[in-house]
Amino acid sequence: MSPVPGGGQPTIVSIARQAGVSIASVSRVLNGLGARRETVERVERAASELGYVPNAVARSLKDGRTRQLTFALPDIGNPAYVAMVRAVQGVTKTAGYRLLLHSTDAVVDDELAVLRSLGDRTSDGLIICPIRVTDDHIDALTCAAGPVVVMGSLPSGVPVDSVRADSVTGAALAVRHLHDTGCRRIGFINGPSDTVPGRNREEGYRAALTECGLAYDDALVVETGFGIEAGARAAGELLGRRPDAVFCANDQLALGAARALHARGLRIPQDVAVAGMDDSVLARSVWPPLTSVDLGSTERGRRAAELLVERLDGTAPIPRGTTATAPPRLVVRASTALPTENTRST
Amino acid sequence: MSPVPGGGQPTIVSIARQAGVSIASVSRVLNGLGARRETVERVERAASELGYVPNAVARSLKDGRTRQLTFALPDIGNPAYVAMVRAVQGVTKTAGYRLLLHSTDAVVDDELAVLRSLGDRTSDGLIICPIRVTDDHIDALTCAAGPVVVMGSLPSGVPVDSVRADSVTGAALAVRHLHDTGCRRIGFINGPSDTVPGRNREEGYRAALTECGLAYDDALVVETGFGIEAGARAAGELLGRRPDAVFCANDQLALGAARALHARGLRIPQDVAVAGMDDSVLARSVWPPLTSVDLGSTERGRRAAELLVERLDGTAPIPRGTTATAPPRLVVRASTALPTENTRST
DNA sequence: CTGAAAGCGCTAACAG
DNA sequence: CTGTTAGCGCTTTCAG
Repeated sequence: MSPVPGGGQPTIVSIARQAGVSIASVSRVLNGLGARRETVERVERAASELGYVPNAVARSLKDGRTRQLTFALPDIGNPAYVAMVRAVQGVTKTAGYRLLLHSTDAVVDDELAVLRSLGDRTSDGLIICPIRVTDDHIDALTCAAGPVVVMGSLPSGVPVDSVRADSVTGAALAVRHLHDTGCRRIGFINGPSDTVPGRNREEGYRAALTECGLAYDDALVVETGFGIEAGARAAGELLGRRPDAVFCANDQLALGAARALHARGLRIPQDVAVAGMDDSVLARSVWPPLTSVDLGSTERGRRAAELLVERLDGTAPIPRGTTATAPPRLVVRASTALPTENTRST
Repeated sequence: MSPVPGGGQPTIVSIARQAGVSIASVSRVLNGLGARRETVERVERAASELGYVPNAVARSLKDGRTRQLTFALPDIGNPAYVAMVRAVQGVTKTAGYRLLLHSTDAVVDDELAVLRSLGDRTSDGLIICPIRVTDDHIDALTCAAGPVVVMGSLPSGVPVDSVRADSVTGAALAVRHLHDTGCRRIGFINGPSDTVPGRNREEGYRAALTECGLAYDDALVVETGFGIEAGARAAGELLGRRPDAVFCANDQLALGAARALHARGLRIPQDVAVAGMDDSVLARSVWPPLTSVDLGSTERGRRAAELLVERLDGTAPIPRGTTATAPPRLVVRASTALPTENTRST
């Protein structure tokens, strides 16, 4: 309540003065090291009387660690990332780290800045989801000033830990499923093709098409952003080409597409089937529930956080450049399975 | 690339050595203070050769500020808070502060911990959204170790800045609108009534009912959580009571309720009208688009951040306990206006 | 214009 | 068991 004469917050000096002991004793008591019964009491009393809170900055300077971790993600509004945040948070909290969230909006310079900022010792480690991977990223990554885990695919050979989704396989899973349920004109709404996820999903789409004996038709593919409105607009364009299904590169796009279909009086899935990716909360929440490919957001978040924490604890000698890949899983819901086929879950 | 002999990151000492000047000169050059042309060059060259990044922790210890701000919110998955984060981020970024996001999950102890953690000097200020306000909150708030802005209502007399929504009025707006469009059995899905928002929304609901000459009917009111699934379950319960409208305390609840209605083959709004609150991205994105009450999430976020930054810059002498209130605004969409009435927006 | 030195709050040797 | 002291990296007087 009443801090030191001289204003400001109480420090170990104020406590030492008030308790009539040295600052070393204060430090020891506060850190639970040995001390005489009476010393302990006096220090603790003084500390609580003064409302002492240890200065984390000073402590960090001393021992070179902040007990803070940074998680840099492209879009805090995308439920897939929210799921990751939750998972990361769970691990870091348990491990005694605070989590610093940084929304980069997928701006390359912002991502690079975050990477470089590792050097300012504000946090002990970093998890980053770069949507695009430029040479600058690789450079910044290889000479990062602290441990980094990348969420996403990296060219092989880069000595950085990463946790990746297999969205090539995932996209193929969805397209194949659409084909299985009888769709033959499968439209594709993709995010920007200069992003890693965009590229991979297109690859999966094409591969599955080939596998199913369907021709790739430019007119059935729209490249746009990753947001809901982008999905609605793209679906609008696509509908002129009479697709019997629309596969979307994520659930936000799928949500937008579904709205566009509804608005035009088309039924899902009877007139047009819709599938998304990420299996985010959106997929479960809207009507009809959306078939989606679970790319393991939660698992990847957990894994990335664990990797980072292990690296920091420095216990297990993990090889540099460890890579984990989460297997995709198709979750079929009403937006693709026809009511008469009793194959859908939840 | 090649740090100091002795390992670790380069510091001003390494630079001083490499450039053959004193650490004071290094500091001056790096901070753009005057120095001889040659000194400047040598220091800058050394710094870039060594890949120097200033240690923010040391700087913080020196000048007592971190240039970091904390935003503690109850649920990072709720789009209304996402909107706030965006707004807060915009302001803090411009003002040169980094933003530390902390998801409390509305756990009281977590909130109190955040409040107390202001004392550890990890961030220069705090914006906090307490869902419940206990006496402990008030205590912690009044003797916080740094500037705090509360998002939400506080008992009057607490000398803390706050930015609040007027959800009493907002809820009434929605209920009145439902009445205007002909609804007479208006159900209400509310969040926990021991929360401030929960209490206020109920108050608004009751007030509007009275005003419209409708009786309050216990059977038409369900109290639950604030999430999507809670909304779906609650709507399930409510439907047995044959409401002609459901007013939900937020958009997540409304989304869940809408799904439950669809699943039972009920049409929105022909069979049951649905209205939510927050006017979040969800309301615009689903089908049919949801009527919702904009409680000014974005504006409140911006305002709170501005207040905090002004307080920190210490320029304008803002009176302690400044309170701003964002006016609610009804946004009518297809989930309540009947197609024949051409009154809806977007 | 530049260097030496103090000090931010804390922890950890090292002596007593 | 306790006190003195050095030092984490940086900024900022204060002398030169």
